[in-house]
Parts: sequence; C-alpha cells; structure tokens
Amino acid sequence: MAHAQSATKSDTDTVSDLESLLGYNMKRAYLIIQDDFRKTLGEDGLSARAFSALSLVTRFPNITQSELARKLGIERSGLVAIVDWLEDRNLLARTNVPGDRRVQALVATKEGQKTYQHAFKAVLAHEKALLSNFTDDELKMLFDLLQKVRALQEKN
Amino acid sequence: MAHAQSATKSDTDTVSDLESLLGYNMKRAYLIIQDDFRKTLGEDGLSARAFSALSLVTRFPNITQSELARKLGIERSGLVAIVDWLEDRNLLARTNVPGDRRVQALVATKEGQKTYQHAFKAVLAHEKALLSNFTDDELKMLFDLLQKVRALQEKN
DNA sequence: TATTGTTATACTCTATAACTATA
DNA sequence: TATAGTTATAGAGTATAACAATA
Repeated sequence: MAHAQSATKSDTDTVSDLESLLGYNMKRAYLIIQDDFRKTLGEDGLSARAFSALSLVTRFPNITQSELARKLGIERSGLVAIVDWLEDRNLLARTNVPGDRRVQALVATKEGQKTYQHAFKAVLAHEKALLSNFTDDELKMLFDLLQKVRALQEKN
Repeated sequence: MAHAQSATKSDTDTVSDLESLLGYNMKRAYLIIQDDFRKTLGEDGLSARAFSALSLVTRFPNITQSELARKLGIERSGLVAIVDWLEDRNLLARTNVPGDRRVQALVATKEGQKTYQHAFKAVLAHEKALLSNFTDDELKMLFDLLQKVRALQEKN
C-alpha cells in the first residue's frame, strides 16, 4: 500500500518503508487509543475485554457464553476468566436456563449496568477529547473506513 | 465518538454501542490486518516484531538497540529476544562500536536484507490484495487519518 | 552518576486440547 | 455424537526492576 507518502524529499532520510504498510500504521494508531482507554478506566478499572463483554451482556441480556465469545471474536475458554472477574465484582451473573442445563445465560446486574454506562460515557468523552483536532468529517471517514476493513471478514 | 452510524433503524436491534467507539473499531480492524500479515509470512516466518526490527535495522544500519527500541515503541529489555532471534537466523549481527564499548550496533546481514526485501514485498502484495475493493482515495484517506491519530503522540 | 545491554520475573491476552455434564 | 462451559497449559508480547560493564 504505497500511500501516505506525502513525504517530502528530506523525509527519505528518516522514514522507513514500514510507514507504507497499513498494518504498521494501524498498530501504532491502535496502541495510542488503547493507552488512552486504559488511562480512562484506571489501574483497577475494567479491562478492554471486560468492558466489551459487559457491554454486550448489557445490550443482549441472557446471551450465552458461547454466543458472547463468538461476538467478541475470542475462544469460549478465554471468556471464562473474564466472566469470572465480572461476576466476582457483582457486575453480571450466570443464570440457569430452563430447558437446557448446559447453558449459562449471562445477565448484567443493576450495578453492572450502572458501571457500564458510567464507563462508556467516560471512554466516549476521553476519545472525544483525544480526537478534538479531528473534524466531524474526518471522524466519520475514519469510522467508515475502519468499518470497511472490518467488513473484509464478514462473520459476526 | 458517535459516528459510523449510517445504521438503519432495524440495526438498532443488533448493533451494540461498542460500535460507536474508535478503540473497538480500531482493534477489530487491526486484528484482521494482523491476521493477514501472519498468514503472509507463515508459521515459522518473521513475527511482526522481528519484521519491524529487521526493517529498521536495514533502513538505519548501525542503529543501537536502545535507539531501535525507542523507534519501535517498546522497552530495551523486550528487544533482546527479538535481536537474539534474528541473530540466531543470521539475519542481523551485533557489532562492536569503537569508542563506546557499551553499545552493540546492529547491522543486517546480506541474507537479512534479502529476507526483509522479500518479506516486505509479500506483505505489501497481500495488503494490496486484501484491500482490493478500496479506491486509491480511500486508502490515502485511511493512511492519512491513521497518521493523524499517530501524531497525537509526537515522540518518534 | 548515567547509559547500554542484559536477565529475571510477572502479567495480559489468546489459543489448543481435553474434560464434564448435558443434549 | 455434538454442544456449553470449564480447566490445564502454553506461547506471544510487553513491562518493571535490578544488574554488570562502561561512560
């Protein structure tokens, strides 16, 4: 992807060809956002994983762990620790499902819902502040283009 | 960042508010590119870290490990294993620097340079293929916007 | 005192494989 | 046989702290 080369002649001295790869640019940009996220929710706050999981459980009450793992794009096994962590803090609960005793339907507690709404607002506000020098058009463009990348892998 | 909402009314049923966060979109998009990268260079090929390190050593011969770590945005200590790995495969060498015996200047071997050039071309070609349904304008936009995100954190 | 490279160590994230209890 | 949740385990990737050699 030989783009992003609005580089002047003199940049040739300092710019590496990594800069012309989307993967490299994406990783570096992502790390900045990720760092901001962590600062926002704090040392002992929700991890990105817990945040996403809690979000989806809030949005889809009684979702199963398998289904949640699928939506998050991780393995079932990896979800156990996340759900344990959230359950330990009384943010969500595993509940029995009449008719299929294998399944553990997940529901957010009142506290979990409140915690999530609070965290979501904080993250949104911090992103807004971080990206304050982007125009609305630029932000829309960025979201749309990232969505287009994500669409390359249809499954949901 | 309440963008990316070209969502229709009916999407409200299936879309979570995670979709309105840049961090979430960036992570999902990045994982797709990262996955493609790994498939490109194969099981026993260069890792992203080794690829980036080899690239910078090729681009900046005699770079020190401290300087390389700084450019990669990782700790000095983390670089040791990467350099060991590359040195074991005869892709680069640690060399003594007359005048400062603390420093280990890194230089790519002939084989390292060849390996990198080959890998770079492969990654570029795979990215191009992966993103074949993006217009040139879209790609330029995406690169520019990611650069703008990266610029939020000036340090090199 | 400060810096370079290094080791030891630990933590997060993730995957694979195998188990159990159900279906 | 197949599925949901779980456990055990291992491998990246990364960070912090401390050390030896050198400046």
